[in-house]
Amino acid sequence: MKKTETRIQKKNHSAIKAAGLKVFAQFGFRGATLDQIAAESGLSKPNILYYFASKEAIYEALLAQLLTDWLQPVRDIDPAGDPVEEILKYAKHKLKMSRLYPRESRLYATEIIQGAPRIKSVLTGELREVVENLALLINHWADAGLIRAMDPYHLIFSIWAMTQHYADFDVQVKAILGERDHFEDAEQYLEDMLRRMLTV
Amino acid sequence: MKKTETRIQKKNHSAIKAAGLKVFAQFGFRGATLDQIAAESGLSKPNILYYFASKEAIYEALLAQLLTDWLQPVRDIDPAGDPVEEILKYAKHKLKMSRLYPRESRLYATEIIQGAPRIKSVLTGELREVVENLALLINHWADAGLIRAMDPYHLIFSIWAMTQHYADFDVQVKAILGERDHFEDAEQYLEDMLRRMLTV
DNA sequence: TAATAATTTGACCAACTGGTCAAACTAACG
DNA sequence: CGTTAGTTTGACCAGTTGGTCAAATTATTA
Repeated sequence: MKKTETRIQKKNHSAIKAAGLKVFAQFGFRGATLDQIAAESGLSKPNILYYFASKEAIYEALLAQLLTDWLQPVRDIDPAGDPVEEILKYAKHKLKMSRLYPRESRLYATEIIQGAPRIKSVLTGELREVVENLALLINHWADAGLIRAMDPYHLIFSIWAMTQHYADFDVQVKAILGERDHFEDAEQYLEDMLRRMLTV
Repeated sequence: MKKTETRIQKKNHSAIKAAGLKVFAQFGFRGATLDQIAAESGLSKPNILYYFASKEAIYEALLAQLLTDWLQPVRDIDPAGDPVEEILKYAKHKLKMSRLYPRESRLYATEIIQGAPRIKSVLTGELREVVENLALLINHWADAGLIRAMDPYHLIFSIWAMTQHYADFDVQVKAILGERDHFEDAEQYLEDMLRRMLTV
């Protein structure tokens, strides 16, 4: 497709996406305004619409990027690896994403909470397929006696829920624990929980 | 205060709050419009503003109700009861709330994700205090050898995260598991997980 | 350097937003 | 029944919204 992105295009596309991420993650699609994105990115509103066809186009570009970034680590789980360590590795990776990219997590959360109007097909398509495969793998590991038998779907949900919680509910966590970094304790708790769940 | 609410007032106040809950939970405060709430409630826009001073007043009434409903069950945990059963009872109660009142959960989630601009003082005040007391109780139980020692705060977070996940991310859960009710499996998984975490 | 292509913007627009208000309507009550 | 208090609404308003466009400016390249 478009391989020839000029220096300026590259810079402005990413500036707009960065600003859009910030604004959309906080206010959701409808609550966000182009003026906010313009102010945040340092570009004028018409200039933003020179690079993206519409407000919706920015939002969708962000979501598309997000989905591929999130699905890949699930695919990277190694069926030949040690089951507990593979699952732990994935969970820790997710937790790290929450620490490093909380805005992405919140953007995704608002989209899902609003009923995922723009990505429902991805959820029932790619996501479902990827999760189904992981569930099969987990069941297979359990059958082989390598981990305890359990509902693989709710195991996956619990990992998602716990890791994303620290990004999405960051304000609440900090209101309770204070401002200092709490991700190390969270990782330790998560690891402890998963080991207890997974080992026979 | 105002004890004399007429029949019509009572009906319309609750109709507006019900409609507001639906709209705010989906679109957040900024994304929601009075016209949507009007359409949803069957009242005209000026009529809505006859019962609530502003859009914000509706939103705040909903949040206030929500916070009291959510804090009470934490307070109801009995220090004299069996530790595992008390925590399990609370977790199951929370999960039931997610099943019965998913919109309330989503409303709260959008508010927190947006930085909790209207309830931050409650988070650092009442919520923090209530959670602190629960954490002390959990530590006390652990010291008495009634449950395993662990980080009480992250235990609480994990319960919140897992239970609210089924309300907030309902669309995603259903995209993966299908439309049939999955709360029974979720409860079983949750109970299993908590028993493993809590028992020595 | 001149011409061409890419970028930026001020001015503008129609639709929508939260909110107002006087007037009309309806329920309640003596 | 008539009066009053409570309710409802159409018309309206100023500010904001996503988006357009021609013109101006800047970068690229022959």
